Amino acid sequence: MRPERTIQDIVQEGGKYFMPSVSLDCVIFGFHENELKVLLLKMKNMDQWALPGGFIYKDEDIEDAATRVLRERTGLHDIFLQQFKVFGLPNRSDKKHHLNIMKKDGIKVGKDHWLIQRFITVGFYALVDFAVVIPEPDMNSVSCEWHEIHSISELFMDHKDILDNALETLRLQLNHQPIGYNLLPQKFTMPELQKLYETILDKKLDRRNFQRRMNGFGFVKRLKETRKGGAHKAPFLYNFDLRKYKKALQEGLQGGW
Amino acid sequence: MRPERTIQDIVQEGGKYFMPSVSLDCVIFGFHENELKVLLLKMKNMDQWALPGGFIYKDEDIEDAATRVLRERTGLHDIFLQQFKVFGLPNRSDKKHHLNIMKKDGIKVGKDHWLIQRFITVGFYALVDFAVVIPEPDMNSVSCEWHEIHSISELFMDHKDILDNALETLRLQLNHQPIGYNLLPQKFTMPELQKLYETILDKKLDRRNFQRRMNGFGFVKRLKETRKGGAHKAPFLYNFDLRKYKKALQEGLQGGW
DNA sequence: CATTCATTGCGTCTATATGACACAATGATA
DNA sequence: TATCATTGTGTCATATAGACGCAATGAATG
Repeated sequence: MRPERTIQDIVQEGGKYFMPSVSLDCVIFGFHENELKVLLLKMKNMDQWALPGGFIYKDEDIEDAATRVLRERTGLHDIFLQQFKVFGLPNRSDKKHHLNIMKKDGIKVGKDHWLIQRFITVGFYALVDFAVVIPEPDMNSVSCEWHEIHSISELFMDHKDILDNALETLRLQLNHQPIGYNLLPQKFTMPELQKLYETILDKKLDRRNFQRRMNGFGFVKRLKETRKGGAHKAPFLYNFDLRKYKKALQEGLQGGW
Repeated sequence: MRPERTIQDIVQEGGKYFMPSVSLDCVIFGFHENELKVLLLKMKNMDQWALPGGFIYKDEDIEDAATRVLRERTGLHDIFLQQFKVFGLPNRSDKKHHLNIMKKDGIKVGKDHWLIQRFITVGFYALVDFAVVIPEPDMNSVSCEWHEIHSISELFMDHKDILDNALETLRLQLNHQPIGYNLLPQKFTMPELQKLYETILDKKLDRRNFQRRMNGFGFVKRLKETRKGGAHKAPFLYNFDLRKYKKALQEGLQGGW
């Protein structure tokens, strides 16, 4: 367990215990009300939103650092996460920007301060069950909220680029990673699963063919319950047979969408 | 253009112009005599082989740094390369090892020297036309040679892990990246293309179905020439219709292998 | 120069998968 | 009780994948 740090401690002493020049950022996906969402932070003193991120302790594995950040923002301990790209353009961070932020916090930093060096960032995407997340802002932000994926037009620094890349990765890995399993609650309906696929693929799918195909894969199990309360016919609930699901994903699901 | 550096200059002054704690390594694939090969460096004073790698200048884009390393090892200027993973375990570099190497070179370094800090490395894979590469060792190596992919059992540090990951990435991206185009010479035969696929997939494919399918994609064009000189029937030569190839790859080639 | 032989090019057949669509059943609402 | 959007199941034509047959080719052989 890593100690809690104040913002002052990190700014002044972080250079001693964090790796220099390397950060990480997380695109945390959730699925709610048939929409794909991303967890974003509203930054202090600014009218901008940013991806949750953090630094890596000098003796800490990068994946562990991502896990730590995810735990701090969501309250969850076991999260599916996947590194997907390094963002390393030399001018990706706005140094003046960072200096201003620190000035506003009343912190003075020199020109060779560790925080205003060039940083590269390792992009992770994470898949969580929306319902069990308790969003928690970090020390640089005033709020932590879900945003519908298609309503996000601009983010801090290059975070929009990171987000777009994460979504593209999700699309490419749909047949190889347990994306449905990690984004949906344990019990879900076929229309929900379909909507998830449609959102990620950004494409309409035929309801009946989708269902036939999903059942054909053999890793979703229909329960005896239905989801009552909707305005129309109550759809059956399903859950994943995790063993079969993972086995199928190892080979990669056959066929395109 | 970056200046040429001596090993002494890099060890003693590198901390001033290279990013700290970040390196890159390249898995350079080539295809020759129906075998998939990787370009490796034989390290000085050691009985070990390593991937070509390097550091990143403080004002240099990571992809540019990889391009630079690739140019230095192969003599090529336009190389297809793709970042695929960051390797960041805290203990991945063997510090004693590095100290010993420098000792042998007669270079003394302190405990907080930039080169013996923890390093994370960005893995790139590159695809080149075997025939036009002129392998060139770097300052830490005595030779630079092609190795058949399946004959490599052990490499320096975690480089075998990096190699395995690159090959796995190649497999996953076979339907999305111009892998055939970049690994084969301009003119190639259908059996050659098939062998390339079989090597990457590590799986036998039916000759006749492979050919039918490839032709069906519509991005290979059969020439009027044949490859004479083989012991048997001379197969036709083909080349890629790059426009159609890239268009097909954008959607991803349909179907599995 | 005719024969041999592994390889290549082209084609066939069948089982299966895919895409488009019809229709009845359901369950809340009016 | 009728309405209506939605869900569950099935059908049909077509496309595709996998398995395999066979003739053509071109170097090697004697």
